[in-house]
Amino acid sequence: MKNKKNYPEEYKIRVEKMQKLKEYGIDPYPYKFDGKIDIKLIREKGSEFMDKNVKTAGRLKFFRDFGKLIFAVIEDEKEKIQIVLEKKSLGEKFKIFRKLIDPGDIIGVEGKIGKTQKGELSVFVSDFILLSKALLPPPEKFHGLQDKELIYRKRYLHLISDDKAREDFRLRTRIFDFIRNYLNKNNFIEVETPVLQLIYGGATARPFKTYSNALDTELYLRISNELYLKRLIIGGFERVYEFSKDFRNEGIDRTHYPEFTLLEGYIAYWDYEILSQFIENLIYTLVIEIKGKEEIEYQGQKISFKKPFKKINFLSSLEEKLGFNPLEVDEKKLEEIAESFSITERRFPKVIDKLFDSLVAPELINPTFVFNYPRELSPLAKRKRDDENLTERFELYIAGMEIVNAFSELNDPLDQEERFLKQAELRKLGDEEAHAFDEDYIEALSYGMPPTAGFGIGMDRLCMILMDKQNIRDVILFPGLRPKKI
RNA sequence: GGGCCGUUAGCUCAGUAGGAAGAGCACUGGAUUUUUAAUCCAGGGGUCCGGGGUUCGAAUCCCCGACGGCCCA
Repeated sequence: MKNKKNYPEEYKIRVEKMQKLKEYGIDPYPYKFDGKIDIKLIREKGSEFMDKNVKTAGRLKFFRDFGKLIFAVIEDEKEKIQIVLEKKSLGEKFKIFRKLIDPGDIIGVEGKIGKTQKGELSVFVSDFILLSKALLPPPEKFHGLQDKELIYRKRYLHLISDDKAREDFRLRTRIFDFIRNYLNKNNFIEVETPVLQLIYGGATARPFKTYSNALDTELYLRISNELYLKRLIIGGFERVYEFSKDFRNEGIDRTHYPEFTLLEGYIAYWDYEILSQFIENLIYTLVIEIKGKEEIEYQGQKISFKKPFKKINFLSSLEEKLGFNPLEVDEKKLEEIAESFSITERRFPKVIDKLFDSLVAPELINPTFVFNYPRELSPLAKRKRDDENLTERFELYIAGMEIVNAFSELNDPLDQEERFLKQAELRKLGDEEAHAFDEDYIEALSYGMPPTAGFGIGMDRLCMILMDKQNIRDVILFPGLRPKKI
């Protein structure tokens, strides 16, 4: 933590200015500003506002002082506009602006809209009001913030100094809004399920632990909301979804962050075939809405969302790379393969998953559905109707990243029990990520769940693609970093 | 976990060969009525990430550590 002793010299100067403002009877932190017209609106409808009196407000970016005339620029959420202040029309207040207002301050202005001799649309200020005094200076006006560490740690400074950053994060919100509307229009309801859980489940991952004083018990932060959402399907809701912050206590890299946002949805009476159509349309429509075209560019490579998306088979795509079916070799051979591809996992079934990740996934640039995963990799998915060893599961890959995971949901309580037992065995063998046995969930299933299809969409990764960001932290407003030990 | 790179003023960055810590923006004082990163004159501002070592002398070379970035596992 930086204490005030480390603040720049300018901090003291600005505090003194604030005192002087008070001596002039000016409140450096007034309570509101009425009648603000968005700068974007002024710019878009410039001709309508021409020569009219307007009020607007924003952060002062910089000013050019000509002694008796000042050109300055203020910026609100979406746009900037030049303001012109003249000594002859402002009198005493001109001096106050010149001496006591600084870049970074939030000000409100009133004046006529017009153009300067150089043709710049401007507010010719007849009056201004300080709305908030900034005691610390904003980042450099031209280069902005470049230091990645500061960008992540002090996102507000990034947002202050880079209007593109604000636009990027508004885009994230647009993506969420679009999907929410899309699902609502398709008769889904949005629900909320617990973040704090006694038994974590629905995915393979290590959890964060916490403790409830009231319940005097250890709890886990959810790694997924799958088992709760399916309880709702059992309860009689037919289409539910939830945007959920999930927490997985694992490494951080370009595509993984421990606190991430997953959209999960469940639809009664559907199977994974129907669902894959639905997902294809959802993604396609989203891309058109956000990008306005089928072909987009992500990190310099072209991605085509032209329908239909490519479909491949999990096992045969792997077989193509390996030259044999990885399910048909013994444990020892599997270890050798793992070794030869320098994969740390040694044990079935995880090694197969890793093999897919390193051999096949990186090549899936255009959106590609991967169908039919081995049963052992999918303990919550229904067996494939014509092959016991596979499940009716698909994932959608884009730009080499897993974006969607979906399946026909396993609704046979006895089969589910068996799968949980299998997971328990893996756990005994040291697999800390194996699913926990959830007795209450088995009981819930025993009351009958309709045939159901469910999906999970990695929202952060989807945002990475549409926001053209290389690192997941660039689509998360406040990514956590290691604390500074000074 | 491994490898590589980085950390210098509030911000963006230079710093040559190991020899007195710099520039631009921001800030202070002054000039300036049409600027567009305004300009001009003058000035203030530093734990060179931290610690240790080598050396007459270290921002610079070596070692350890912290934080960050990229790549790999």
